[in-house]
Amino acid sequence: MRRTAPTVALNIAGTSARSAAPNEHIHAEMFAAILEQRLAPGTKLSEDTLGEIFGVSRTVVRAVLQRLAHERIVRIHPNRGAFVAEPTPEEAHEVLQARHLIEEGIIRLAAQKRTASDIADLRHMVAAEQDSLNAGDHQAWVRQSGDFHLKLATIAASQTLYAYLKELVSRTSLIIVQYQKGNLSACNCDEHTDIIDALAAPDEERAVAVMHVHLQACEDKLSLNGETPKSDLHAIFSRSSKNQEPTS
Amino acid sequence: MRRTAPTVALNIAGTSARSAAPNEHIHAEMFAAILEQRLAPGTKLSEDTLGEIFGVSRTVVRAVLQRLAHERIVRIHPNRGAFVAEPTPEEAHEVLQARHLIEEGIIRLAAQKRTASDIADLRHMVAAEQDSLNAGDHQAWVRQSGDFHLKLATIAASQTLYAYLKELVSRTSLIIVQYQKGNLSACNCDEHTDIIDALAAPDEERAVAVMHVHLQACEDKLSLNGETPKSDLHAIFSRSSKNQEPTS
DNA sequence: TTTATTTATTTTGTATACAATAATATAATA
DNA sequence: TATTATATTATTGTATACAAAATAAATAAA
Repeated sequence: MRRTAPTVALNIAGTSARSAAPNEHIHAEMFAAILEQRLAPGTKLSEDTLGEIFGVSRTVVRAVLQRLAHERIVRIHPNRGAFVAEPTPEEAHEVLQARHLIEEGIIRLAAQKRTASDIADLRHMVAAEQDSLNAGDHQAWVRQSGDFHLKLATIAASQTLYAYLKELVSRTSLIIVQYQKGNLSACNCDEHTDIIDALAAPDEERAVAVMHVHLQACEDKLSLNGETPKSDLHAIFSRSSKNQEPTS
Repeated sequence: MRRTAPTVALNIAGTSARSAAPNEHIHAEMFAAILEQRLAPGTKLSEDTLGEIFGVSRTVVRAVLQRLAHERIVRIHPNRGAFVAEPTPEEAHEVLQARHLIEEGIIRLAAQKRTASDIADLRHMVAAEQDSLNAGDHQAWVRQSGDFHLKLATIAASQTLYAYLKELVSRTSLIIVQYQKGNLSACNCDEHTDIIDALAAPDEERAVAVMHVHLQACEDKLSLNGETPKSDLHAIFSRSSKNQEPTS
């Protein structure tokens, strides 16, 4: 295993929709690959390699990488290339802090604007989450858990807040990969149900309180204190293991 | 005046810092040009023309335009090009709503973390604002007014919230261009002073309240109700005036 | 064996060339 | 004259080519 880069499968979606918007497709594919942990934090994203994988030139790969960099899940070092982001503990704290703020606003709006069918949708989503959890499909569950929070932003009816939350949810996924304690799953379906119940009432203040508890519970399941529990080994052996970003 | 595009001066910063990071420089230049209203909303941003102006190829211009699009002050229509964004009244409302939310969080953090020198810095900034206002330098004042809000984000010490607020402040500038009522200046130095006084106490709740009043005052000076007061003329005469985006 | 220096290779940054799409102008028809 | 159809021009989208930088390898010195 010499040459690194994403030898990891990237699920090139068959023969479908190629002529439409190639960069859109490639972005979605890489986005999913990073969030589903098929591309680990620190992995180098070579333009040439990605171009070969997706059958396009470096031009379009570069554009996608720059977009992912703006979304903060990829980091570009000038003249050195793009890498899957490795959020620091400080950054992790900031992201959770921002989520507390933005999701409080979102849930207040959602409590005011939610319809009966919104509540039904949310309950269906939690049921699906529970199914994935029971089936042991961790990948699906992570995605669905994020989608639950984004659904609240949709109900709140602000594209601006939706965009910010989407970014924060993505970054949270990356943070969980790096900092989760042992096998503690980072979210909890019961808390999602509590949120729905509060929205259904509607009890805005309780919804806000439950959301804060929920986010705090997520943060408590991370070990942001001392060293990074997972990357430490990688950092120590960075000489021999080459898909780590070089020590700057 | 037939061929449009930015014949408007773009202040190509002399001979300085060229070799360093050309795209960074070009981004800053275009960013400033849009926010200082030298490039009006709806103006088409031709890749070729910008490349000639800045002495680079379309490659680097495209990257800058994509970045500006992600920052929401430029809009890219596939196969048709990039245009200075024209925020809708709904978008304007969303941006102000998001600012209420994010700046409440920022000012709470700032009230907790501010030092004596932060307060001094803020007072200097407001004095400079007042100077620009007295001197009738509207451009400088708009920039300084935005910088005041961003300074609060710096004091709050969250890069994440800073980035979001920077985007929101930029978009607000664009919104003010499109929707300001007559000659009402959109911000007020006195309110900035009130905010500093509350921070200096520190009285977190009062700071929050004053911030909300301040942002509401900004929104009240816009006419987001009926039609867009300024672009209407442009829209009506879009046939003859060519730097408007075509009616889709 | 380890370290420093030089050379070679790989990879990114940018410019250019060509293809595809949209906008414009011209011609034809009602 | 107004409107539709066609041809032309201009502009974006993508691939490729070359230059600059960084990494890796190889050689030389301590």
